Amino acid sequence: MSIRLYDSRAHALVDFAPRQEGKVGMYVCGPTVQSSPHIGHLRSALAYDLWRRWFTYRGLDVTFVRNVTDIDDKVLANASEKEPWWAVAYRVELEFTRSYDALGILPPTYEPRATASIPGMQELIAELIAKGHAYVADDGTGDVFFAVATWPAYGALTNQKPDDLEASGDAETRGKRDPRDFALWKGWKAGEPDSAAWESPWGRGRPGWHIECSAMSRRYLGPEFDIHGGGLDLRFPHHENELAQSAAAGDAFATHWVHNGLVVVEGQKMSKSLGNSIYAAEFLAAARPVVVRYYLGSAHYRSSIDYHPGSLVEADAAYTRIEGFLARAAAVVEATEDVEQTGVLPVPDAFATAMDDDLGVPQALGVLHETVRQGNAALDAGDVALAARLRAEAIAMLGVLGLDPAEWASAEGAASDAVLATLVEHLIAQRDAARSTKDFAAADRVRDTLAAAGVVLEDTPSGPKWSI
RNA sequence: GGUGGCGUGGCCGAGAGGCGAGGCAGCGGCCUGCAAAGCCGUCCACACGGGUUCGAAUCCCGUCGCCACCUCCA
Repeated sequence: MSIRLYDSRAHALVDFAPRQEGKVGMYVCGPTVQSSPHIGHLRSALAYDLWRRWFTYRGLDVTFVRNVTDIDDKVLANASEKEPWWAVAYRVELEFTRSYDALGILPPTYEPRATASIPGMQELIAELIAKGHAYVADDGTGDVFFAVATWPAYGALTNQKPDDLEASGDAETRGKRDPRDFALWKGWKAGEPDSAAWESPWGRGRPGWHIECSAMSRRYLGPEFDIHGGGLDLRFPHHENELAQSAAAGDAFATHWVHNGLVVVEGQKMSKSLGNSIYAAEFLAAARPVVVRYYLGSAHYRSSIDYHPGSLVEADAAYTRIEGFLARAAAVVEATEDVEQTGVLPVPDAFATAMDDDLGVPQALGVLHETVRQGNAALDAGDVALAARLRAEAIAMLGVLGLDPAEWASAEGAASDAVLATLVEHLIAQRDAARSTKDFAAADRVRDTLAAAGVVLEDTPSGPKWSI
């Protein structure tokens, strides 16, 4: 076995050698549960799901950790009198979980919430202060900062020279000794809810974002582990800061760093200010979840995906072609008793080679489509034995990618009702929000999306009702 | 200003010095009562200008364009 991966710290493809024979520990930055998941979140989670499945296929025992950042400025900002911050966090976390489930993304081995790991964060901060790499601000706020100047390796991950960094114009720099310093602990401020503050040696407060991941990875994977993953946008400052903290505290931290590309919409980054975010619920309603998985997984994990109207239609056509072959083959093969009913086959060598090479899903899909083409030709030629073999190979490849139609058929039957209800209700809530601000164009788009998916929406005196 | 990346056929999207992925769409044919599905064929591209080489989409230099990150971001 020789899996290669692109290590974004080394800026090179490297041979992956597990630290411990037969085992791999992966830590992936999960979402800040401040608002609904969009397709970028899904793509990111899917990229690591595919890595994990491939490692597992190659016989490695994967410990997969993906955290939930459930305390953060943004979570607090989205709280209201009716819905406290912790309720926002739980609600959004559930939305994420359902979206992940709907896409067939396997649950992590551990999924720690930041709020449940605060003692570990405090421990780490105390170590950093003891070693002279962190300090309590002397402005009385109770903030604790990491002292970038004390860590010469700062910038190692993203190849940045400290002097080149843009000066921060942030008002929050007041207690910092150096504008590049970043918060490890944020002292409680007037107006913040008591429930969002924890006792600490530096006064009541809450953790900074970066320290959360350092503490959670240490707790669940130890001071050294194989792979740290996350979105490309997290490389700086988040991952740079994580690395600096953990290394300064004495942890060897991640051997390899992996970053997934972002999803852009018609050439533009998704952002709230542009109003072009495509939410997971909307996306999952626009096509079968397995097709969404096919679409988001079909590009190489490091490339950006440029979504445009029609993307899902193309993906649906491609996936339907695969399903068509499997259905035709099943009808012929299962009716023929003298053909060996193949069990689980290994994937073809060309497929495995592609996957070993930095998770080359696009080439691997090429192998799959070629198998389908040959399989269809075998069926046309009446070569049942060949068709049976190719069908089994196709199923093996689909299984590794989490795209086996048979698995989705049963899963869809069992889980789709609950998932559907969640998604539709999410969309209805969005529409209600749009209507309340008299943005009827947006509201109508939601209704049209639902209609296109076969969901009829009716506004009644007691609120919107939906049916299929 | 700094750091990283990208420009491939109508569209999406791989590859990475010679053997020209794959999907979608189009066109022609086979099959079919007609379709659909499927098969066969077709359309065979690598931003631009130089250079290295027997040979470059792939390496080097330059130019143009696009994107991400530089303390909110998957």
